[in-house]
Formats: sequence, C-alpha cells, structure tokens
Amino acid sequence: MIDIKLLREQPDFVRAAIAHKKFKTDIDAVLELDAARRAKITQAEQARAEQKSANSEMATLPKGSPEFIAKVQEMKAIAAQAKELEVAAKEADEAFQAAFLSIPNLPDPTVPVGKGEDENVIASTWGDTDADFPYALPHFDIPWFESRIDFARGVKTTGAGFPFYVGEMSRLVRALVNFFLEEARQNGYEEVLPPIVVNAESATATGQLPDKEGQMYVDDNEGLYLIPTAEVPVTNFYRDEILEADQMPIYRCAYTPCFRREAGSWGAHVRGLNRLHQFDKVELVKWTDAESSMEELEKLRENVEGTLQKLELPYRVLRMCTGDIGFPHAKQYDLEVFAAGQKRWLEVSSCSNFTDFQARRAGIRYRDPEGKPVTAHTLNGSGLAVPRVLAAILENNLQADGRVKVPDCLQYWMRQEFIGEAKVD
RNA sequence: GGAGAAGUGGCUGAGUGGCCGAAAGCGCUUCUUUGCUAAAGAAGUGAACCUCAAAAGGGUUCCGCGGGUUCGAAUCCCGCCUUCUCCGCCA
Repeated sequence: MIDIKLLREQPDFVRAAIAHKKFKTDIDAVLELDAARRAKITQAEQARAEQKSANSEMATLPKGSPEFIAKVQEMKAIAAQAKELEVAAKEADEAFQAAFLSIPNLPDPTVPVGKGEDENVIASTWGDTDADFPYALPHFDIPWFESRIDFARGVKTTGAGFPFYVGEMSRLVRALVNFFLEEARQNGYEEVLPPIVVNAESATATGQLPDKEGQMYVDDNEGLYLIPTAEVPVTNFYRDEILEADQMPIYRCAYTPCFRREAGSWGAHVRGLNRLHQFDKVELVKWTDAESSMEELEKLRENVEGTLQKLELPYRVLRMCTGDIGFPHAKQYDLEVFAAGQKRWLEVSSCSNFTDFQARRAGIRYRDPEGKPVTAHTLNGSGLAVPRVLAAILENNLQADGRVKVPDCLQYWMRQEFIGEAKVD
C-alpha cells in the first residue's frame, strides 16, 4: 500500500502517477472513505474516553452503595452508545482499507510511459543474437529431449507441467542451481532455505492475496499455499519487525521450487520448458533504506546480468513501461534470454523495486538516525529461473553431432562436457 | 495423535474484576560525580492510530490471536494459534 499521508496531501500527484498503470482506482472514492472513517473513529474515541473517565469515577464509589447502583444504570447507556459508535467506526475503517488496498504503487519517474508490453523499452542487449546457430532446434524438438525431461510420465504421476528430469538432465538442473547460488553468494547474498508453503498472512503481505489467489496451489485443510516464488517466504522473514539501520542493506538469496497454477495462460508458446507448473528458481531479495533502493535495483540487475554473461547466453534487458509493471512495483527490469531454436526471447528474471509499498503492507521497518521507525524498501529479482535458462542452453549450445555443450561455468558441478546423444547416421 | 502446563514490555518476572500501559529487577540512553575504566546516584526508556499548520499537548488501542460476559477485563467464559513436559508415531 502507498503512504496514506501522500494520498491525503497530494491526491492529484497520486492520480497523475498511477494514470498510466493498468490498474484502475477511484481516488476520490478512497479519499471520501478516508474522511468518513476518520470522522467515525473520532466519534467512537470520544465516546470511549467519556466512558473511561466516568468509569474511573465509579471505581472510587463503595460497591453496592446507592450512588454506585445509580451510576451503573447511567453507565449502561453510555457503554451501549460507545459500543455502537465503535462498530460503526470499524465498518468505516474496513470499507476504507479495502478501497485503499486497490491503489497500486506509484511508478518511479524514470519508468517509461507506455500502455502495455509493446511499449517496454529495450535498455540493452548482450551477446550476438544474430550469430549463426546452425544446429539450433527448439529444445522440445531435440530427438533425445523426452528421454531426459519426461513429460509423459510427469502427466501420469501428477499432471501437465510437472516433468521428471532424468539422469544427466537432473544433474544439469542441480548444477544450475548450485551455480546460481554460488554467484549470489559471491555477490554478497546470504543463503536461506525457506519453507515452500506459506500461510495466508505471508501471501497477503507480499501481495499474492487477495488478487492472485487463483494462481497458487492451496492446501485447504491447513490454509497453506505452495509458494509461487521464494520472494514470499524470504520477504516475510522480517514481517512485522523493526530492523536496525546499520543492518541495512540486507541481501538474501534462496533456492526453492516454485508452483504456479498458470490458470488461463495455456496456449501457444508454452511447449516444453517454456511454462511449467513447478520449476526451480534462485531468488535474490534485498531490504534497504528509503534512500538507496533505486541504486540497489541497478546493482541487483547487474548481478543477474553477470550470471547470464557467464552462461554465455545472449540476453536483453527491458525497462518495463508504466502499463506493464506490476501492481506493487515502482520500477522493474525484465531480463530475457534468446532461445535460438525457437527464435524467441524467454523471460528468465524480473528485477523489481517495490519501494515501501510491499514493506508497508508487510510491516517491515527500520530505525532512522533519530531512532524513529521508518518503512523499509524491498527489492527482489530472479537469479535465475532454471527451466528457461535450460531451454536456451539446450537450443543455443546444440552441436553438429546432436549433443549439447555444457557451459564452462557449470563444469565445476557437472564435470561433463556434453549431454545428450550423438546422432548415429 | 493422546494427556497435562504455559503464553505479560528488549529480557527476567509480579499482577485473578476497577486508580494497571502494566510492580520490581536486568538491559539500554542521557546526565552527575570520580585520573581513565569500573562503581555509584538521578532522569528517561515500546508500537499503531486519531486530533493539531507544525511542535508541544491531548485522546484511543495493544498484556499470544479472535469472539463473549460486565458499567468496567491482563485478570472471568468460549474458540484458535504457539511453546514446553510426558506418552505414542515417524524421516
């Protein structure tokens, strides 16, 4: 959520800032609800204060005395009224909160204005995307693909989008995870291994609930959700806590499987590894003070770029435009690798600064130099998502003999130069 | 899973219906004193929200969470959560 004071003091500024986001909000209605709520709260508190002072008078009267008994009768009416006003105040507050939560974060002024994904700006491109990839094939068309990533048996066991990685492919996934974690460690991120199911409070704090409920797998018995990203448990690590300024910035990384129902998003371009219900990802998370978050976003993006460069995969960086950045985002970069077989760009990372939006909702604060608690800033970025990186490796590194060359940076864990089967003809 | 016990401020811990946002101690901050340190003494020491142009000040809420009883709840009742002990089960 945004800062309510900003909304009250500069509603036009807020209105203008979110005008280009794709989320519609009636600012005037929110302001009216806020005014109504405050009026009700004041009334209720006055009534309660009256009741309390009358009550403490009563405490001095001898119990059971005629004055006492008379006073009790009098107090009944006051108490009933106070209660009534309190209920009204609570209702007004709930109405306001619901409306207030529908206001998205304000885009940073540096975010390009645009309506949708077509107006994202390509900030930079790395690697030779025009290079000849003479042997490239869509990864799902590689002859031995299904023997290494077994979708059919995944369907039998679980359902579509839950493949088995078999043998050397399983080891390649593990090598990628290790490589990503080691990259993160070298960049100063402390590793955590979080729970991969979370409760409703956590999912609400990071913004998955209430809007994206349909995207998560739910355990109704326990009221728990399978995480769609490690961002959820890792960010919640400090939920409702006050950090010390000298702890900041805090860098954390986490490897987890991620689960996404992807309801309604099946169609073209989702073959093979392009979109799965379960996938592995290393996530990078930062908590910063209010001053340095934009600078930290650039560092975060650079860290992820460095990892892609070591993998020698061509990629591009998109500056997401106002119409395409997410609800809680102030600024967002998407990183896409070039998959030469499909001749498509695949999103493998999204690096985002939520400024204080998510932290306010999650109750994450730090003490400023005067010792006053201030809302922290949170950031995160994928570093990286495995399946699409794997898809690009398979496609771009396909050799003349039909095998795939394993990137040098994975040799430490993989100890195998090629995977797959050479052609026999 | 069964049976018990407990959840109070940064920590320990008192408090079983009213003057308790909460004793006392520890810790922490500031000040005083003393070559330094230590020690001693004094004062202060949570958060959210509302009000106020701001500050000051005032008010409301918070004793695990949510309901209830009552004029009044940390204190009584109900539900839930968590922790501990014993038993059972189990990677």
